[in-house]
Amino acid sequence: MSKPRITLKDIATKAGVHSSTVSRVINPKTRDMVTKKVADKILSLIKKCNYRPNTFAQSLKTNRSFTIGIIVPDLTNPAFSTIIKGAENMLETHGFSVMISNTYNSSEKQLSTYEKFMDRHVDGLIIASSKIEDPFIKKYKQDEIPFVQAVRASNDKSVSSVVSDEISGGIMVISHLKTLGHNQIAYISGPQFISTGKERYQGFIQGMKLAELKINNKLVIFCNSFSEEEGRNAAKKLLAAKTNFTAIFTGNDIMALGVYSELKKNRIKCGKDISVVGFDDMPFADKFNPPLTTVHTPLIDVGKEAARLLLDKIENSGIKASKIKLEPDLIIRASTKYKKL
Amino acid sequence: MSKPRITLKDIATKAGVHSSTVSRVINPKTRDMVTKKVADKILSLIKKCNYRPNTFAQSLKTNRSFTIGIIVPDLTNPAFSTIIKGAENMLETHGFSVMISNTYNSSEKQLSTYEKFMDRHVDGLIIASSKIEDPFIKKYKQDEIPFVQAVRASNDKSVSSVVSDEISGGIMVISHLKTLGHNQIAYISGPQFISTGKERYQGFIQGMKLAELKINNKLVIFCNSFSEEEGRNAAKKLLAAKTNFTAIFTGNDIMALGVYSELKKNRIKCGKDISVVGFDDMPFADKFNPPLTTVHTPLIDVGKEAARLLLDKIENSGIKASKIKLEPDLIIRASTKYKKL
DNA sequence: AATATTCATGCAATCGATTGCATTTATCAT
DNA sequence: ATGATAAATGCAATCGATTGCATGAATATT
Repeated sequence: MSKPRITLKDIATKAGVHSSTVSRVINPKTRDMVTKKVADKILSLIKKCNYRPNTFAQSLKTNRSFTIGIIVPDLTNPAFSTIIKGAENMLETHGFSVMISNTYNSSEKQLSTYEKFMDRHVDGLIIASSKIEDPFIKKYKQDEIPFVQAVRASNDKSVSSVVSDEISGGIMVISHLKTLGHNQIAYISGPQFISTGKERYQGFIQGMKLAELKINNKLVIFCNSFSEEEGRNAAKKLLAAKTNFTAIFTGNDIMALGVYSELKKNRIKCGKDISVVGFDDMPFADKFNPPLTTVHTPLIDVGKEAARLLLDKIENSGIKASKIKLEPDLIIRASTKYKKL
Repeated sequence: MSKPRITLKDIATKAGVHSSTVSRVINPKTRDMVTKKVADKILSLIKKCNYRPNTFAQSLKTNRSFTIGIIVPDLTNPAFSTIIKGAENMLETHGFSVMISNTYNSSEKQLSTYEKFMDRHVDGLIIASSKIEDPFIKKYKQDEIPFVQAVRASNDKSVSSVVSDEISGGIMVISHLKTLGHNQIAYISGPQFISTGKERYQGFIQGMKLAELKINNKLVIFCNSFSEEEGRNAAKKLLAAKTNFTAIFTGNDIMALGVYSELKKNRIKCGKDISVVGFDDMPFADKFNPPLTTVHTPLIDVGKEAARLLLDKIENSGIKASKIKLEPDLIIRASTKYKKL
């Protein structure tokens, strides 16, 4: 509160030059407008006095904040913190700070978060909470704010995104299950208004087709959110339907956890009586009981690439949109076993 | 980039008043200096034009950023994201934005993070990465930046902190284990330079004393970090020592996970042959195999209270330091069972 | 050596708010 | 109605940088 901050002018006075000269020395791009001798003197003074520019003044003048906003549905979900980690590392090495906000899947929260970020003049946005038809995209475009979608994309061709190849993941899973002898496979799908929900479902369909297995629609349940509870309810429905099945493929790991708990409640041994597959390979998926067979989504890389794309966009505003699709892996653990005869 | 931003002056012109009047209307504290009629007119104009103040200009003038920095060791650890969640909610309702940074337990990263936050003129800091003897505290004080420690405290009486009562947690655990018939209890301790590591160890000691059990020092292993790997190594040492024990109490849940994996490798059934107890009750602790008996640290509340304390401090800089200690709970799950006879 | 050209630096306006002080206008007492 | 007091609003400096333009010094050209 009472610290007398050192300003550009202070340094200028000490160096016997004008503040504009100091300013030019500070900015690497204009540094060579200044004589080396003078520049060195100023540089050493800056270090000696531990001068740090006032970012508000800088931002006010330049209209750049060197801040990026990251919007996730829920920070507590380790899948999203992994994305953030990947993005943060990339951004920090480029001199950007990161602001994070949760939307809790609420549109109002998404809006208020967005407005907060705009008020803070973030230079760009990484959004991991998009819907397929996303009304916010219009807004982002109107406001001409650079943004990139991560993991969850929209069906708008003109927006950049970094996602995992969900369909290929689904195909791998079904092929794996078929190898184990399963042919009655249930699917618990995530929301169809979210790209991961929809694409993963398509992956299931294509996987079944490729494996020449028939889809029984009684064995396909759609959920409204990627939550444990929805997974549990879906499993309940599946069990109640009395249609036979030997494996359950779920839209993400959290939902698989719900399935686990419902199976347990019914004394059905997961991995023995019924095989279960998740999606994401979130942290701790290998610790569950049993360890969960799942599709590994390269979340760190999703974050990293999203950051890289965004930085490109910020540097070069005319750049065309790019859609990056990363390859997932199938991670086989104890939740899938040979079909019991 | 090309959007012509609406400024105070624009609103003032439209309203036919001076910009200072508009400024006063915007600030609730000065609002009643202005006639209600004029104020209403300005307010409606602000809404109509969707005017939003330029936070840089505001901050430049007032030297307040309405931003709080949160420093955690690792965002990927869901325990820390839970703290953040608690803090964020509290702070956002008070109009503050949050910047988050990871230190990865590195002093350099801690320093650079701190400097970044200072450059951004955060109004305060919540720090979840403190050591018991923390050289950074001197810095924070010199710079006169309000800060509060969360979960991990230092032994400096003059700094505010919000922690869980680690000792009481340890006592509960030992009492529980004794009830189950265990009297040869091993302890895998977190780092002694971190308050949670040290206090939890003290809790173990006191718990043993109260339970009138003898501590066998061969059964106490100290780790250098709260990591799975360290937990695994400690378990390995314990098993190698050939000293009998029937229960292992660990410094946190992640280390317990390491113990799980080492026991499994040795075909020792955790929860049956040996009881294991963790600390924190991090998200998913109930999903582990077996579900982990652990001390529930009220992480959301730690975050919330830390935020509240910090806000107080910011409002009222003369306020005295307070140390808040929240009560933990023992959560009994399947990893602890009666001692096998 | 005189002029043209380049290079380094200084000047001053500017970004968009805030706020103490001055001034104008409204209200009140007598 | 008139001067005194209070209330509302305007003025202008300020926060700390950036940057186009002007100026002066240094170097090059012939």
